[in-house]
Amino acid sequence: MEIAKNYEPLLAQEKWYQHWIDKGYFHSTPDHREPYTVVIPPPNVTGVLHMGHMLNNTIQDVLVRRARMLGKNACWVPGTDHASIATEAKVVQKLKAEGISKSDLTREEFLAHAFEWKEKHGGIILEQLKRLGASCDWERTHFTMDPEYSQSVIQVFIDLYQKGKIYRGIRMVNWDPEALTALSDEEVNYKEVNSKLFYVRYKIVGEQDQFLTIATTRPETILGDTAICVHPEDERYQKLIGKTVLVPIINREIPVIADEYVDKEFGTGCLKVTPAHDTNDYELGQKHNLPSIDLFNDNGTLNENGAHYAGKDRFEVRREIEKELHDKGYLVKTEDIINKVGFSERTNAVIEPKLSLQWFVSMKELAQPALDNVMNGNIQFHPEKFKNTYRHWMENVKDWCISRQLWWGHRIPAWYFSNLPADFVVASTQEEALKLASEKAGRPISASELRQDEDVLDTWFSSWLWPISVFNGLTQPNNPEISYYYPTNDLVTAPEIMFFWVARMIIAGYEYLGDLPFKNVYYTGIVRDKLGRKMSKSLGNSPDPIELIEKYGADGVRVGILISSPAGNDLPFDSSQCEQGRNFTNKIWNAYRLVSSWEVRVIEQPSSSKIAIEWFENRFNQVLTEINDQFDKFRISEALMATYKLVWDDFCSWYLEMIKPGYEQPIDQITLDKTLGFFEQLLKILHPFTPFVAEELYHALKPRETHDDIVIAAWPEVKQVDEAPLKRFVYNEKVIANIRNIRKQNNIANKVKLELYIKTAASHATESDSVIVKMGNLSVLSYVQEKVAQANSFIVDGIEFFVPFGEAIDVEAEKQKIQEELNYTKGFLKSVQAKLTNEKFMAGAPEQVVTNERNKEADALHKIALLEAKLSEL
RNA sequence: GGGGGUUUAGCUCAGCUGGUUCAGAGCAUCUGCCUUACAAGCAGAGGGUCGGCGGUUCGAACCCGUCAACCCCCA
Repeated sequence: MEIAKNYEPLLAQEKWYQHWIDKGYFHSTPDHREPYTVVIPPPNVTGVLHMGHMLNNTIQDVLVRRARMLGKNACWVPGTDHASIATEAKVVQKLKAEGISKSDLTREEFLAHAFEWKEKHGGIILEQLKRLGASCDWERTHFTMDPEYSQSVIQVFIDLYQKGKIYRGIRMVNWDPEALTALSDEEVNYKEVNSKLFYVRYKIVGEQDQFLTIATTRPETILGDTAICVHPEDERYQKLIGKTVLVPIINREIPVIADEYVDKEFGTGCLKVTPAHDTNDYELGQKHNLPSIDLFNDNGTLNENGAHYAGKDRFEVRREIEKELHDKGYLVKTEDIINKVGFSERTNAVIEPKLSLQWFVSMKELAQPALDNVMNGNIQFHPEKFKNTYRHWMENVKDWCISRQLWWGHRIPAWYFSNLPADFVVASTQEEALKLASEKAGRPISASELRQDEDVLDTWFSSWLWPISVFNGLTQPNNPEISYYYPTNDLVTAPEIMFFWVARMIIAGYEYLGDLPFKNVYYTGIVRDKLGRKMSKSLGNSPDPIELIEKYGADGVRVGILISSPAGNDLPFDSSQCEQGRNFTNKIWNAYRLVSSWEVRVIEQPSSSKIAIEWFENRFNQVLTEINDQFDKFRISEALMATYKLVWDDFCSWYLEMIKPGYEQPIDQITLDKTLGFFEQLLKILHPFTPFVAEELYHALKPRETHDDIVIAAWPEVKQVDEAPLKRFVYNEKVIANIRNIRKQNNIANKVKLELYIKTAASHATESDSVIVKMGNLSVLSYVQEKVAQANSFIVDGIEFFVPFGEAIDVEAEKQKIQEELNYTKGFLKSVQAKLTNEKFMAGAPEQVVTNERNKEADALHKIALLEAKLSEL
C-alpha cells in the first residue's frame, strides 16, 4: 500500500480523539491506583481560546498524559468560571444591541438572559481544547454557578461570617464608575499617564493676603478637602500648623495639620487631604479625625456637595474648575507630570477610590498557614523565584472586598429586616433567615419585611474553592471522591493570578480541608508576539489557535508552543515554531515510512546492525533517564528537546542510517524486530507531546488488541545503561565526521567509495569497523603499520587515519590545515603547562584536577608529534 | 519609593556545589547535495571580551562589590 509522503494530521486527530473518548480513557473513577489530579484553571465563559490557554493547557495535557502512562489514575477536571463582571458586561452589551436596557429588566429576567448567553457561548473554549487534544475528564465538567457548587460558595460565606472572618463595613474601595461596582485591589491596573499638576493657593485665615499653595493632580476634589497636611519637620510650614485655611471657591474653613506621611519634596510640600476620595487621605483622615465629604455619585458625576458642579462628570469638572480657579486667581501654575492612575481591569474606566459599604474577608489569620506551607516547601512553586513575590504579598495581605454590585454571580446570603445597617442576618435560605431575623429582632419578622442583599460575591470567592468543590468536598464532606482526589497534584497557571486565585485556593484548602490544594504550582509565562508585546485581542496580534491547528496539526502546534517556553519565562511566540513542530511530526512519519517499507528475508544480521542496536538500546535508556529527570523538575521544554533530539538525531540520523538495507535489499528479522521495538518505545515517550501522530503510528506498526492504545500504554522503564557501547560510538562518530569532512573539502560525491587506512597497533578494537565502512561509504578499511603517503589524514583519540588522495590533490591546502591545527594544539599545550608549572596550582588544586591536566598535556604532546611528522612528509 | 528578577551566539534559552573538551542546544544564517523515508529533507560551516568595571582565588559565566540596561510585583 502506498503511504502518503507527508503526514496529514487532521484525519488522525479526529479519529483518535473520538476513539479515546469512546473508550473512556479520560474518565476517572477512584480505584486502588495512585491518583494524579489536575484541575483546569477554569476559563471565563466569555472567552474564546487564546494563545495563553494553548500554552497552559498543552502543559497540563503533557503532564496528565505522562502520569496516565506511568500507571496513575489520571484525572483532569475541566470547567468554566462565571466571571461576574466580564460576563455581566457582555450580556448588558448584547441586550443593548437588541434595544433592551438592563434597568428595564428585573433581576430574574436579566439572569435568564445571562444563563441563555452562557449556554450558548460558555462552552466554546472547552470544545476548542478538544481540538488541541486535551485529555480532560469531560464527564466531570464543572461550572462555578452549578447548583451544588453555588451551595458550597454560600456555605463558605456563612461559615466565615459565623467565624467572624467576614464583616460588613464602610471602607475605601476601588469603585468602577462604569460597571457601577466595587473591585478588589487586584482588579485595578495602574498605568502611567500624562497628567497635569495643578498648583492652587488657599487663603490663610486671620492673615492679610497670605496664601498657602498645594499641588494636586485632581483639582475636582478640592471641594471635598477637609484639611491641609504638611510634614512636621518642614521648616517652611512650621508656623502654619494649627492654623486654618479656606477652600477655594466655597471658602470652607479647614485646618492645617502635620503628618510624616507627607513628602516634602513633592509639589510644594503641602498636601490637600480629601478623605473620601483617596486611599492615603482616608487613612490620614482616620488618624486625625477628619470629616469625609463625599463628592461623587456612583457614576462618577458630582453630587450636591459639588456645589454648582453637581451633576457633571468628574473629568468635565476637572476642566471647568481649572478655568474657574484661574479666573478667580487661585491657580498659581500647572505643570506636566507623569503619574500612575488606576484603571478597571474589566471596563478600563478610571477607578475612583470611594467610601462604600461593602463586605470584606479578614485575611491576616486565614493567610498564615497558606504562607507557611509555601515557604516551607510543602507546596512547591516552579520556578521557585515566585515564592518571593508570594511571601511579600501574603505578609502584607489586606482585607478582601468580596461584594460586587452586580447580578450575575452568587447572591450574598445576607437578609435585612430594617433600614438600620446592623439589622441583618446571614442565612442560606429565606426560611432560615426569617427564623434568625425574628430571633435577632425579638419580634416576628414577616417575609415581606425581609430583603436579601442585592449584591453578588466576587468571582474569586467561588473559584478559590475550585479544587474542593469540583469534588463536592464541602457539600458532601469526606465523600469518596474528595478523599481520593484531594489534594490535587499539579496546578498550571499564570503568575498574574497568583494572588487572585492561587493564594486564595491555598487559603481555602487549609481552612476547609486542613490540607494543601495541590503539591506543585507551575507558572507559565506570558505569550508575546515577535515584538515582545503581550498577545491580546485588542491589539489583534494573536494568531487564531484553531487556524494554527488546522495549518500545522495539533501535534505540531503543541511542539511549537513548548519548544521554547521554560517555566516562568515569557514565550515569544512565532508561528515558525509550529512549523518546526509540524516538521518534527513529519519526520516521525517518514521514519515510519522507511521502516514499513522493509522486506524481511532469512539473511544473516550484518554486524553493523548488531552494533547499532546495542548502541541505541543504551542511548535510549541514557536519554530516557534524562527525560524523566526533566519531567520531575517540571522542565517541560527541556524534556521535549531531549525527546526531539533522541528521535531526530539519534534514531533517524544515526540508527536508521546504520541499519538501513541498501536499495531494494531485504532486512533480517532480528534487526527489524528490534527496530520496531525501538520505534514503539519512542512513540510512547513522544505521546505526551504529540499524542495524535504517536497513536496513529502505534497502530500502523502492527495490529493491536482492542484496548491496546498508546494513550494508556505503559511509560518505558529505564534499563541499566552500559557505558562501553556509548563510548565506542562517540569514537565512531568522530571518525565518520572526519571522513565526511574530507569528502566535503575535496568535493568528493557521496556515491564515490573511499579507502581508509588506520595506523595503529593490531590490538586496537575493530568491532566498529563495519559501522565506519557503512556510514563512511568505504571500499577498504584496513590497519597499517606505516604512514600512508599522498593521503588526507586526521587524528582521533591519538590514532592516525589516512584517506588516500584521488586524482586531484591540494598539498598546500592540506599543509595549511595541519599547520592551523598544530598552532592551536601548541597554544593549548602552553596553557596546560602554565598550570602544571604553577606551584600554587599544584598545591591548591585537587588531585583529580591535576591528573586531568597531566593527561591533557600528554595528549597534546602526542598530537603535536604526529602533526609535525605529517607536515614534514608533505 | 520598597521588594524581587533578568542580562551567555542574530533569536529563544541550558549551563547543578567555581576545576575533564566549559563556552553549549534548538531555531535562524551560510556552503554543498533533488543520495531510493523525509527539500517539511541530508551533510557540513561560521558565529559569543558570558552587560561594564573592580575584587576574592592557583583557577570565575559561576562567589563578592559596584555601575548600567530591561522586566515583574507592591505602594
